[in-house]
Amino acid sequence: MTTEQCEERLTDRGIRPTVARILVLQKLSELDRAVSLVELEDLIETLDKSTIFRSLSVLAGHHAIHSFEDGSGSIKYEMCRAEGGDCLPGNRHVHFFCEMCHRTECITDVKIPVVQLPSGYEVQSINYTIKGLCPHCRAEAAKKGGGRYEAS
Amino acid sequence: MTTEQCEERLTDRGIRPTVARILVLQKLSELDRAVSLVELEDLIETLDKSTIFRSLSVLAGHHAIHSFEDGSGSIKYEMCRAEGGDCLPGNRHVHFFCEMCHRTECITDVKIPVVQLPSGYEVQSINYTIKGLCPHCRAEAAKKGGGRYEAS
DNA sequence: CGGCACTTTGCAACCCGGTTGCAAAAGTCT
DNA sequence: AGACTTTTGCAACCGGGTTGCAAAGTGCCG
Repeated sequence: MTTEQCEERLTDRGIRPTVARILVLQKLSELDRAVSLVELEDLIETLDKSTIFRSLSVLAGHHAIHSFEDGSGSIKYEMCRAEGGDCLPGNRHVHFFCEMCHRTECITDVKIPVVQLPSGYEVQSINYTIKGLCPHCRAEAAKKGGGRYEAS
Repeated sequence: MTTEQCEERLTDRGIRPTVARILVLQKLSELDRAVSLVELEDLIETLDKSTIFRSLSVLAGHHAIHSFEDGSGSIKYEMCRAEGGDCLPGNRHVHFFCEMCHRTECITDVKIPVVQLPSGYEVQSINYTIKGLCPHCRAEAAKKGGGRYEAS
């Protein structure tokens, strides 16, 4: 996304487009995976961690991005690519966390299957994260000794 | 579970039954929800945090308990109630994290629906966590002002 | 244009759950 | 009991996230 598109997207959602917010959104738009605060920190060297953190909070608060936890212990952020207001649980996709390269991929083709809860619950969001080996790391692991994956 | 049953369970799984491990497993067996390290810490005042932590690691390593992350930012532990070796992804159940009381319930009746990934991925585990309001907190929230849930 | 109010940013310090090094205590083996 | 291994408690550490505060930036009005 161009800087202008990002800016437009922000104003559309009622977010004042500051330098930091545009930069953060733009960086997220370039990535096809979900990243953590610290990852973003070294992806955007011009901004301070706290600034990125606050930008992410604002963006997430206005649903311009999504945040969720994969199993890595840190919060991952990804751009919301939905057009309208269709960021509902059933429309969200599945994530894959690779235990080897520690990257979280968005499996955009696979939507989260929605289960039926006992009555009384109010669902706000669903997190469906699969852990395992991504194709790349799996091939890598198979190459060097058919056994388990060891230290790289 | 009685102390003896816990002890037996440990030896069955090839874990040496120490005081700490028995206590931790027993406490987990009494709970119908998944708890974090810190929660366990004040549930078992006689043990040190690091001891509980190491016990949990051993138990999890031998699949006597499961650990996973709900969206709360901390790792939750729950007893493995399966009898044989059937703790496979498809057999695991869904979890519900209440945004209000911050408790993670095990919805044992609802199994995780398994999706089909593009080829090349190796699945090791699946985390399906629903966030929202549990029946209790939902009723609570409805009572005091039909609107959103505010500070308790 | 200058001044004032509000917002955003960077820095540094903090928080909190989890993790680890180390020495004391407990358990095991003969 | 004596030598050795394991477990435990303490304290310190780690790392991602979060916050207080002052400086820099932005907007608005006269």
